[in-house]
Amino acid sequence: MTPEQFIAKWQGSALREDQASQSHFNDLCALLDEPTPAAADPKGEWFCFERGANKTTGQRGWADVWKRGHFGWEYKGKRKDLRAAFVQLQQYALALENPPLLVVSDMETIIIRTNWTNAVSETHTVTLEELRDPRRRALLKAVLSDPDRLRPERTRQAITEDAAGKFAELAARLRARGHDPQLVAHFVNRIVFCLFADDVGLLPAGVLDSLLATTRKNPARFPDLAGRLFRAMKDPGGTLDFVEIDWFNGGLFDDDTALPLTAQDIAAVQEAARLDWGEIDPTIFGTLFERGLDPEKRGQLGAHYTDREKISLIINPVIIRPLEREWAEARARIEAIMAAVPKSGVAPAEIARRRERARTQATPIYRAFLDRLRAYRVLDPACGSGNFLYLALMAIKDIELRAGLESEALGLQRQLPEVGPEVLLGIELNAYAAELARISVWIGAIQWARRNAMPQPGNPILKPLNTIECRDAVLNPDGSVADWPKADAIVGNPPFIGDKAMIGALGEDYTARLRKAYAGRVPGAADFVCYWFEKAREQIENGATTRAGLVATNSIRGGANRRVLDRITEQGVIFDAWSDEPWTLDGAAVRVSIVCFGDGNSAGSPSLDGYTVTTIFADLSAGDFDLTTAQPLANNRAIASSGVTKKGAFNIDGDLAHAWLAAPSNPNGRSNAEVLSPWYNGEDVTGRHLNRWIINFGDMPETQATFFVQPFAHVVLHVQPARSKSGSPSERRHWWLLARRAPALFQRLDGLARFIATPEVSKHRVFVWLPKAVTPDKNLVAIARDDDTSFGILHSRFHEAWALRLGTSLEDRPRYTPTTTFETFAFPEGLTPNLPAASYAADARAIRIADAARALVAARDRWLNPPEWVEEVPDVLPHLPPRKIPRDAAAAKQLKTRTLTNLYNRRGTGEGAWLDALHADLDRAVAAAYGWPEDIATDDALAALLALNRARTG
DNA sequence: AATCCGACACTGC
DNA sequence: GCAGTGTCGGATT
Repeated sequence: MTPEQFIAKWQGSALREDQASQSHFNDLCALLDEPTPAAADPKGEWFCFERGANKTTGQRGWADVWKRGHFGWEYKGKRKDLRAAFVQLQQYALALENPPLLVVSDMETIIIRTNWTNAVSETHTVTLEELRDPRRRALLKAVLSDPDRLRPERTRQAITEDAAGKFAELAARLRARGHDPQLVAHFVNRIVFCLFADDVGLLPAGVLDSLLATTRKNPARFPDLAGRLFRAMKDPGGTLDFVEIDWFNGGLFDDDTALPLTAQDIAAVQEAARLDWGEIDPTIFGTLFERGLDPEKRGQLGAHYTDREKISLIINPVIIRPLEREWAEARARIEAIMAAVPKSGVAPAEIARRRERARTQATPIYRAFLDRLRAYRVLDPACGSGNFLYLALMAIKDIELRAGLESEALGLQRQLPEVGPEVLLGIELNAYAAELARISVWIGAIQWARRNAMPQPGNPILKPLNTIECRDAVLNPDGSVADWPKADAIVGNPPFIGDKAMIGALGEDYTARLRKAYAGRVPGAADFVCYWFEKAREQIENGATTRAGLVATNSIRGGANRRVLDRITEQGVIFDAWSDEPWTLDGAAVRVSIVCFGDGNSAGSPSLDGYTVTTIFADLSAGDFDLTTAQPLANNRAIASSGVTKKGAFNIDGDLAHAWLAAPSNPNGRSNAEVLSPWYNGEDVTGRHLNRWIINFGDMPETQATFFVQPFAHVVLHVQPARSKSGSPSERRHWWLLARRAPALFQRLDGLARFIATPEVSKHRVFVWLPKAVTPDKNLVAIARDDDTSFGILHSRFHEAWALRLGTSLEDRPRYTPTTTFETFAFPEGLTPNLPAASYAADARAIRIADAARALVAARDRWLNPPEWVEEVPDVLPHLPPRKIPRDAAAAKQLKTRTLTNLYNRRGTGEGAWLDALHADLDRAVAAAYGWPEDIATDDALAALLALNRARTG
């Protein structure tokens, strides 16, 4: 069909909609060279006319034409109301699986509205005449076959950020003029809400425009005129210059102050008013806005922006899926009742009578589900600006609508949606954030109604949302544990404040009262976020809620924080979790865990990191064995410990140290060598040794220390000033001494020529030998063993895997902790670190491991310090390790990248193959020592190690 | 007196 | 500016 033929046929046509629509659409397919529904999908499953039509009930389809993932298309007779056709499509969009394009046509004009959830909506109109234009035909062809070409570039997020930015600037200017920040926030919020209300038609057309236009010319009148508008909105029956204004209750308009604005400010508001406020995403807006208002108070505002994806990871398993399961059950019962009505074989009157009876029987099931939804409560006890609550409300309303559509399709009478913001319960400490939450939720409810072409909320437009409370969620003013309201589900992202930061952030008094209130339930060393977990667990225990889903830092998997998860898994279950997810917000360096838990009655298998598992353990792992049950072993006690803690500038450069070593002996006749030693930190192990030394007077009294002239003078100059201000009396008093001198460690090292060290935090779990003369910093874990067998066992993949699972992390870098990773690790029988190395010197297993370990260390050392580049020079004193000196500047430059981290970064690549081979050798030797197959799978080895641990701890 | 943490804190490109 | 990768002092136990 040519465009001319098409135009000629449809220009003159006077056919009514139901007679002509299918033939119009088929002609259009022919014109655009696209297959018709009948040709493309004869079964009518994904591309068809009258989708959703039910011959039994006589129900009309949700759309005249539908193509899955493409469009819903509704015809109206010529020049009938096309808006009504849109309403029809919007109301059924959910049933049509949310097509990205909604199209209406009266056979002369075709109007296409884009309907992507994350993008702003755009409208394209194509008239019959325009079909001569190939570009317009291409547009229509895209509707049929490639809707993505119509996807608008502007996302809701972009316009929201734009809008938030404009108001952040305005707020900053108002604050700079000395207005109270809280007042500014409140005022700017009101303007924001007016812009939104204006755009969605809740304010009489033109009121806001003329207010802005008038006051721009005469800014002095702004406080008075804007105040009059705010007052009119606040009161029932309010008017402004004889125009009735709807009633906006709900706290936002309690205070009608309008701050004075300059002409420039008003121009900025006018400019902001041009944005499409109907498309504002309240979840982004609330937070961006909040942050823009007073960047210094960001932390205090509490609410950290949680992106939609993360919120979905909680809301889906905690709220949506359980409700959908409930609906599926109800629907199945309705379906069974309705299906029992005969379609033929009896008299039509009898069929109608039976259908009516079935309806009467089935309707209460649908109504009961609606009642359930209306009585449903979601609690966010750290709601901030309300992102979780907003999305929860949207989800529940979608479920309500879906239930309505599906009931209607089954032949029941659909009820209008009634679920509103009252299903949301919130607790938020910051008054301003709480108010933002209330507004976000209302904006969301209004947007939802518009999007689905449902009736807007009536007067008052904003109801007070007293269910979003402004108070402390974990501690009452009298020091008791705070109460939470009963709710079906608890969700949220509570504030993260590490134990050591709590006093600084919350105050000493508050912290003490909080810890006292939760004594025995939350350890003092736990993060602030843990109190929400414990409180939610208590709610579940008391039957005040059934499910909870909260965000925490990934540290919740270990240490003192894990105690709250231990308690949760003892009584209930973790049914959905994400153990370690990156956080997308800039400026917040953290990785998070998402934990959804309940009373254990939830259906289905748990899901961990998106995979179905049998049980989720308290460390957010799963599998056949629970490594959190591993206990410290007596054999491993008092071997591994961290090094010294300086708390002061006790470090000196190697050159200075050597100068002091070369100086004549001191007035007490003793050499500086007694108080100087090379100092190694994590960096010195994973990178190049930085040749730093440390002044260590051990436990010397001050008078004795003064005799070591240069070192003491250095400490007086560089350490004393800062130390004298220390919070610790003992550190103040003994200012010339290291704060933690690790006496037990040095005692253990006595008699050894070297020891094993590994950095507490590092990308790769590497172990190195350090000479006894070296003082390790506390960021190094020093292991008091000097035999190659112990070294080899520790550097095997088995200990590495064990340490990864049993240790914690700093973001995604593993952390080695002596108690949980070393002390729990079962060495092979007979090679345990409580035995003197000499006792297994003749053991063939030990010798094999030692040989492999020596080969590994030697090859590594040659790579780190190739003899061609490095010269080894004996140090001035015999107990000191030889110094490694680059032969020239070029070598020095090359050596910079010869670090253990860089070397282990090459593992698994061709360049690192030699290292892989040496490690594989070592691993086989260690596996053999345990009596395992040499190629044992890591998981099997972990299970065996746990079994050994259990056996040795009884 | 020892351990272990960081809505991190640096360095270095 | 942002990859890349481990410091350092504090607070609990």
